[in-house]
Amino acid sequence: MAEKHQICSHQSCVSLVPIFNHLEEKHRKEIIDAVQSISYKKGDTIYQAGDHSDSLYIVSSGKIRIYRLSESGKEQLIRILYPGEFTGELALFNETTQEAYAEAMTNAQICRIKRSDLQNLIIKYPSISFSLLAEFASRLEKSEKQAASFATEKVETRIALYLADCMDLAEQTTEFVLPMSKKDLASYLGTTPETISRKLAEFEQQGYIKQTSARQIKILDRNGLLLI
Amino acid sequence: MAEKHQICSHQSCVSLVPIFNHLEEKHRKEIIDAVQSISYKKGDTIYQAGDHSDSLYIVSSGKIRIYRLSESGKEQLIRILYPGEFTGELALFNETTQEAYAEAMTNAQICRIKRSDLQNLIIKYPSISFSLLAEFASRLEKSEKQAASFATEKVETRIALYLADCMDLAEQTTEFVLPMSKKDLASYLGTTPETISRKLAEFEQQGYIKQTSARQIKILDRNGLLLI
DNA sequence: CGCTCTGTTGAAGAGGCTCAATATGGGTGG
DNA sequence: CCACCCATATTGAGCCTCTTCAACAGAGCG
Repeated sequence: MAEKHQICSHQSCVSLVPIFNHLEEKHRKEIIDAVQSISYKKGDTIYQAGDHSDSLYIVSSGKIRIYRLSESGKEQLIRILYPGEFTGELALFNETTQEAYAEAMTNAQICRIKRSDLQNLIIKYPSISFSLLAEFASRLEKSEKQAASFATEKVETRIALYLADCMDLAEQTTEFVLPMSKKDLASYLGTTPETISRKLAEFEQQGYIKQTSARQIKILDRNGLLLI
Repeated sequence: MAEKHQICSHQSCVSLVPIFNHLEEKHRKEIIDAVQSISYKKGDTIYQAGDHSDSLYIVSSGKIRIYRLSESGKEQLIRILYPGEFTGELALFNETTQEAYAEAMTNAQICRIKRSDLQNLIIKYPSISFSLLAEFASRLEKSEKQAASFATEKVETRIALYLADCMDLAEQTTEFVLPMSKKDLASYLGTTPETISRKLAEFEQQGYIKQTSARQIKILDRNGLLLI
């Protein structure tokens, strides 16, 4: 898979990513040496279920889709990675194979660190493990929250909560652009594109939101939304 | 909260728990010194949402329920901890407060390590961080899988998958005892006790399982179950 | 022995999914 | 730069699964 992609040495991701950027300049050099930079084209697969990918992948530029396939073959979008975020951690510390899929949503530049190199770095610079643990903890938190929300909230509520979250991320404004297609959003929220369309239309009609353009949404009544 | 519980020095949990038991005997001593053992009575709260509990809790004996409350006040059971398992990790490496609740399902003995002590241990024995990372990775894996299953499978399928998992855990036999009440199971699987009752009755009628007694189930046709 | 919590069963209704038809729009090639 | 095309999005109708509410049975505990 990787063979067909251009490989070049690349350093920006090391300074970019929170798990390394607390290190001093001179130590970063060492990490940069361990890192390999790879280009992917839109639609390329970075890893897939069953792979023994024993590397950590750090996004340098572009957007990466992480998803799973359920027993019944349906796709669930786990998350979208932006520059500075990483993936591949599960197969790194477990002895299992990948269970998820990673796919480039746009052309992307990815930095890769091999398991053994990362382990050596951790032993040498234990502070890296704190960053990693913090990142894991926060992801676990998010994932459990997401699971709890699937388990206890109805679709309508999950959509409303999601919109409120988006607004909170877009600082200083009540207007934002959905970061993905409604098809992907449906997969992320565990519903269908049809339901998303309908619910957004309902919210608009009830005066909670305004759909400015295709993917742009303005929140008119955040509190109202959350009471749904 | 902890004041009313008996506190005594206790060492069994350190040998018990995978994150420490790979250390040599002489180093374990040091950990035991950092550990505090606390008794809880059935129903006691160990921590709850909003707490700044900056400790790791390791179950020495007993069973602990970890659950969350959703926006709408419904409870979702995240998992049940058995001896050797730990919790509290999220608030440990994050700067956030607890979002979950931990409650003793039975009388229980819990070992507690304070954040700062754990951090010192990690720096001194970096191999602890690998165990922790492995544990985090496997929990994250499970949680994402659970979320994906909520998002994509219908209730019937989730119940069937759960039964198959239980059977796989009960080695050498197709018969097992449900580890929790059906009420809790419903909360864990994101459904209602009524639905669990009905689906189990259906499965039994279709010849996939046999309900031996109150919480005992025998799987007759695992493959059939998984095809539902 | 009675009380309470858990589990079962029935009936009704709602919420969301599926399928299908139609609209829209971004991207591509001419 | 325009036209076309395919993926994405919308809208409607019917249906199915699951939840809800209620009534009752059973088990565990004081």
